Amino acid sequence: MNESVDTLQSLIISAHRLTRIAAQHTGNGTSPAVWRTLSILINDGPMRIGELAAASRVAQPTMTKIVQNLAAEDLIRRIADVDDARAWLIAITPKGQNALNTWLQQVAESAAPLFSDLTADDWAAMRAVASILERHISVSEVAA
Amino acid sequence: MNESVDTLQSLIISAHRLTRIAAQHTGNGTSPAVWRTLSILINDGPMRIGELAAASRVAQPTMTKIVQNLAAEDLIRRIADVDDARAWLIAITPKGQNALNTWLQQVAESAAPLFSDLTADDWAAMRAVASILERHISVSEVAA
DNA sequence: CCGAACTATATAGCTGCGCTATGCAAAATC
DNA sequence: GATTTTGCATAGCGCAGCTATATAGTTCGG
Repeated sequence: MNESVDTLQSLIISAHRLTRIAAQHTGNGTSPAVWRTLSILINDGPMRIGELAAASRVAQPTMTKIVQNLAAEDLIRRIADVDDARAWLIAITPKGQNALNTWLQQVAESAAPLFSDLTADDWAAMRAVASILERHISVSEVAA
Repeated sequence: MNESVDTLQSLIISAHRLTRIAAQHTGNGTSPAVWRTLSILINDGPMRIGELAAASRVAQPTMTKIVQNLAAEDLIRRIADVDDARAWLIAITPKGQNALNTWLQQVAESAAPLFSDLTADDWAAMRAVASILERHISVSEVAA
């Protein structure tokens, strides 16, 4: 079972290197926390700041600040929560969806040359693993 | 080929979420740049600060600072370069190897419960992908 | 060999992330 | 309806990582 440990380690380190390669290649230094947050909003729909902080795995005040910055750029919008006057629902805007897509596109394009020699089987394995990870790290799973 | 783009995006986002889960779970907030650096030193042996900065994909002054911090904790040591008095070779110490291993172990252990239901086939796919990524994002590959 | 250009690292100073501690206002509880 | 609890905001700190620049060693033309 130690192979699992090595595998996870390797996956994580490689992914972080990919991120840095893309960040340098595109000159886009947007923080991972920002696009993690946008991606959560797309996948799981509008939610409160507190939920968003837990889902994106940052402290609540950190998420407050992220949301403020995103709102200033119209990438998200705040919707009053009719049930609780203290709370807001945070929703991604079309502009926000574009911003995330553009960023992800840049990452993938920066990485693409490194993977030009992958076979169809390789890509199939990559897709399978991406799917496994998504299922097991989704917001609902991790809530436990 | 757009599937490749989606796949890479998904892998990267999942990996970053795993990292945050581990950081919160263990309370170990060590910067990704630090263990990326240590992992490069283990895989590729001693190298200069400039090379290390390029390999870890940070600016040179950033690496200077990282190396200073790591040296203060005896996780790396500086070796004078006999060929060039301006340069140093940076080598990881046994203590540094332990530190990296401990950190990676914590990450994997934090993640393990999420993956307890994976089949042997799933793990085989994970290993295959980890291997693919390592081969394509190694320091020598990326030098281009 | 001597000075100019180049190179390897270090320093200075900035911006912004993410944290803890705390404040404040709305719910919930009794 | 006063107390406790909850959800978010603010304050303020520490540090990562950046650009610009300084410093010291190397290389190369003459």
